[in-house]
Amino acid sequence: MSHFGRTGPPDIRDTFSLLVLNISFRTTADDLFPLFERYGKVVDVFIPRDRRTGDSRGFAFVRYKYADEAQKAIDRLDGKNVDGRNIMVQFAKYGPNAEPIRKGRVKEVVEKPRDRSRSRSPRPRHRDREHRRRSRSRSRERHGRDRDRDYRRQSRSRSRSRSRSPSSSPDHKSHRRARDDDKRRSRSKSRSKSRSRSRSRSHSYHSASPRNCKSSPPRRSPTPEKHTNGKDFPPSRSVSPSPKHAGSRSPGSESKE
DNA sequence: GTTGAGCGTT
Repeated sequence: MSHFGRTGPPDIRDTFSLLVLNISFRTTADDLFPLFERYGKVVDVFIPRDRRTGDSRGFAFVRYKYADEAQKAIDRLDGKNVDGRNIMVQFAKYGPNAEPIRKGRVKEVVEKPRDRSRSRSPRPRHRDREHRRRSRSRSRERHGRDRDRDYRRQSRSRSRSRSRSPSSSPDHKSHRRARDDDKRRSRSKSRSKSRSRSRSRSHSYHSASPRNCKSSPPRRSPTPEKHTNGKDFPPSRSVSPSPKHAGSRSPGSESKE
């Protein structure tokens, strides 16, 4: 998503991407846009955010239309204190598709093999990224799950998640599955109490300014009264058919999700 | 409510 449209980047053909680092986690694109807009034509402002929580990762991408303006913005806004933190503005090194950027300018989307004889240098770039990512997830691990790291890595890697079904012995797998199923069933009972809360995280984009929303209370849509009669919930027996009648439903498949 | 090296989206 970009700052302007919902359909990804508008036009990265002739734009110069700037990487804004060390921004506050509360800083949104709306906060950065006016700052960078003052020094040139800002095509797009994008802040990568976590897919699970939706929080900002602490850096943003600002795309300028011209390189000189981008350079000016770097010279002006680099080291500037924004939202309590001094941001670091520099030319983006990689493009949206993990492709290199030449002279800060977004490389053309079209990719042609060009010269096959010249093998592209297989730079172990992903290794660096993984290392960096792991290093960062350590701090988040304190109040997060390790699944976050795995999820991130899977999301990053193009085709990495393949070994999902361990080719183990059938009997062994079955044995493990049975145990797992048993555990899961027993857990499902206790889990029924704590229902998954629906987090309504509004998009902090152009449509809404976070500062204005600070005063406005988050209107939470309460559970609509399902009981049309206003009475208590009648036992599901009246609605659900008698299990004795169950001819189509297998009696053995009681436990299902 | 927290965190802090880094390179990106329906």
